[in-house]
Amino acid sequence: MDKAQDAFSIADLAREFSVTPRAIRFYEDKGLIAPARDGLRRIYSPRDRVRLKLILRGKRLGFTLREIQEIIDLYDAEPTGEAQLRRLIASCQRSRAALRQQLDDIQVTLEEIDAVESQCSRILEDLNLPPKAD
Amino acid sequence: MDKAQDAFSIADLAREFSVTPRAIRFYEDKGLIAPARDGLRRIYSPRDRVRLKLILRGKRLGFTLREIQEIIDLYDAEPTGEAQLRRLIASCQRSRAALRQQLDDIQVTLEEIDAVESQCSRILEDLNLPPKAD
DNA sequence: ACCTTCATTGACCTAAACGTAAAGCCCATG
DNA sequence: CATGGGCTTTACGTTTAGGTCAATGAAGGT
Repeated sequence: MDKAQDAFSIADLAREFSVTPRAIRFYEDKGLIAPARDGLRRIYSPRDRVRLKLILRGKRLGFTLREIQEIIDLYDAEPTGEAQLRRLIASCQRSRAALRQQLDDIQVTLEEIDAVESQCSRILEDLNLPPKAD
Repeated sequence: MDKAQDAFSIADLAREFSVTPRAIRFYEDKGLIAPARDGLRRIYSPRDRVRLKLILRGKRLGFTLREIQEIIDLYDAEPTGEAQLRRLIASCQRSRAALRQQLDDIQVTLEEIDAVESQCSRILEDLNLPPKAD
């Protein structure tokens, strides 16, 4: 008995990922996702769900929807020609460079935050331990 | 002879960080930076320069200007009261959580990109090595 | 038959982050 | 002196990412 569903309503996904249905429809408008339909209603497959997950991860990384679209298109491409392949590889390398830059930014920021926080902690201790020590 | 300048024009900083003067003024409008003035002209100190650097790093990390403002304000706070300190620490922890999430997102994405790329490379080799082998 | 709930489309609205003129100040230089 | 370069403000335009109605439809309960 697999618990895994194979169809989701828009509300399902909205709940699961804490976004509004409006946002999900908006992504569809922008061509980022294309669920099946039952009449008017959207029906999302597990693949669609993964796509949405990718979209949201892209957003957390600060990509625009257009960029995310390009990335997803790349993923899906199944590139045929050699030129295509080479372009895809080049694109991968660019993405990696950007992500490495972000990694670096994050690391630096984390260190600074650690510094601030431990500084705070020390001050707090100094305030509390020796209330009237001299 | 220290090469380090201690005053910069808006164009200096714009060049150095590859942003437009307009953008820098916009950050000032939003209260993110407050250079000195010589008459009308803005004069940026090394501290201002660091601030701008922080702003741009924040942007690369996908923060909004408002969020960046809050973060910078925290950095600058020199918090006095114990309550302030505790709130700052709490804020640090939230930031760290968000950054860790981003770290994770980036790592996953990097792995996926690596997979795509090496897949591409393999296909390319298959295309080139055995042009008519049987 | 009626009501409620959920989903859909369409229209308009908003905030963020600038871009893009337009017009003026200040100063050096031919 | 007037011209050019760099900086300034003011103001309006643009793009992105949705929010917020409003009207409509289809499904299910009583």
